[in-house]
Amino acid sequence: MGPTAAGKTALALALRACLPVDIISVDSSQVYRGMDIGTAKPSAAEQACAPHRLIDIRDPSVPYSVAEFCHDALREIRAIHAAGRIPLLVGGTMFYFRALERGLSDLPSADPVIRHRLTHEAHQTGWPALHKRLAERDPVSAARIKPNDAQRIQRALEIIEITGHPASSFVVPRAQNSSLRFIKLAICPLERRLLHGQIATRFHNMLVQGLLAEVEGLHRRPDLAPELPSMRTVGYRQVLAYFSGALSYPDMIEKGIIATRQLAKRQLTWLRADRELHWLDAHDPALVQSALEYLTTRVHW
RNA sequence: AGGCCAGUAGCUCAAUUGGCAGAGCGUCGGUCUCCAAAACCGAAGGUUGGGGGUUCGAUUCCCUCCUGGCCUG
Repeated sequence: MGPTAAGKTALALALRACLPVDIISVDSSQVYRGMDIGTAKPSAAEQACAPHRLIDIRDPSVPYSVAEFCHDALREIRAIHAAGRIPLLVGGTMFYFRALERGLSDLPSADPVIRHRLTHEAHQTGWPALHKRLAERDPVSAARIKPNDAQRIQRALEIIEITGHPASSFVVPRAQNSSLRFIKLAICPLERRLLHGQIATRFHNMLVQGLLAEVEGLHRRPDLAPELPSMRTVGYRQVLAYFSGALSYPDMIEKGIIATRQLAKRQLTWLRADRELHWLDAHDPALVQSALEYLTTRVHW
């Protein structure tokens, strides 16, 4: 685990080269096909010598979800175990890691029709009004969710409509995947300004590698609405805004880098909250050795 | 060289007739149960360019210096 641009891929490739591990990507953006440069996907050459599972499994027009990830990841984990190897989960989507480790309640999946209707309603009344409605039907959730938190109000109301029961009535399964044991490693530079530097450098590199052409191809597709999760991805969103004239070229670069920094900060918030993970300094000259040492003393190979 | 305009939070800018210096963005911290690279919540941050004067009180009025921009020679 680690924030964006911390060096996860390089470390994973190094570990894969000397341990009997197979890589599963834990990344909500790299699942989309055709979104390569902007998601910092491992190159074709890298994937050739170190295959990544759960990359390129979705068309950008079809949203992916945490529940699907849990299902897919569990399936890949079993397959890797069956082959006598050990899964190495690599990525920066901490919500996915958390869901995989702690399990999800058995809730209904998203319903586009209901969501569309609620969104339409919110346009007229505002989300606080829907929050009031939620407070009547599911006071427990309403107390937890802020009046402006559109996504969660929408989700809570959606669950009530589909199941007839409030979301708060569903119990979280404790250690649903208790047969699995997670050895958690986090990689990050010691100082925030170093990470910020890496983020800026990488964004400029993405432009050199052809990010604009990549996004232009997506921009041309009429079926890729800007509201889609894939199109709201960091970097893509800003380049799309540049194509539509909302941002100048320099502003697009600045906003893209800023959005990436903010993403990294949120990822670090998840990581700091996890007391069980082992931290690695991204700039430690003995980084790979250090990771190997930690893993070899804790995993039965 | 002279004239005019500007200088307020890291950035872009507000602040009635002189009356407790604010906002957006950024930064920092946090929340997270099927959109999570999403969405949301909170906090810090100022000798108002420097110095002097008038006043009970100056971002606001006066003097001076500095910096930037424009105009004239």
